[in-house]
Amino acid sequence: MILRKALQENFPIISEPELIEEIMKVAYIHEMDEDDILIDINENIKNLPLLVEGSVKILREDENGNEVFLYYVDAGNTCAATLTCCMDSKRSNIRAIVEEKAVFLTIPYQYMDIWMGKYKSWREFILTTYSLRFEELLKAVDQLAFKKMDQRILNFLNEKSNLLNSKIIKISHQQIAYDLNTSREVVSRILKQMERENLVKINRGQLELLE
DNA sequence: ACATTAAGTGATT
DNA sequence: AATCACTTAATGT
Repeated sequence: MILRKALQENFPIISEPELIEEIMKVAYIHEMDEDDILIDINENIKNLPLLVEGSVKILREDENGNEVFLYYVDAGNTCAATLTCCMDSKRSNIRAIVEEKAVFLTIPYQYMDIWMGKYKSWREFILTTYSLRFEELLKAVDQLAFKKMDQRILNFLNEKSNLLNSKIIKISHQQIAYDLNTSREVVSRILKQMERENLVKINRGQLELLE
């Protein structure tokens, strides 16, 4: 089936045939469009999503509704923050917004625990995901704590460019400001400066990264 | 042509 | 680096 193929191609680490059979039995396939909210803050997590296509933006929010971008999750991955919640069916502490039209498998949370004991490759998958996402998180912390806004913007654009496989990024200054939790004017000024340094080309609602 | 939305800018804190 | 107030430019209807 298509489902089985998607799983094997994107999650080769999950290798045990019996485990794959079990996943086939209990997983559902879902599809979401750009800007759809896959997981919201405080949402009760009852399923673990495994991304097989597209990408998702993970962000954190403070009590005033200020958002900060944390990292992207793309095909073949899942979000560690969600994993944590799934393990004992807690509420989500992050928000996940679809960046590029996403297709994913969802696995009911009850199986997380059972499979941990039963399948070696599942255990490996979970542990690898944890360490991978932890690294991502550290990178995000470094950015927030130690980098100036111009570097944060440049970094943000580079990550996005990598993810989309394109030097052209369709985004408004305002949206960047939301993601980095700063003001639109600051973004505009920094981008203008970057344009003078020939790092980017600015067009309305769109940026092009230059070499 | 007009309204709407994105981007640029100077002044102030 | 943030906020305000205002201008200018691009785009949609």
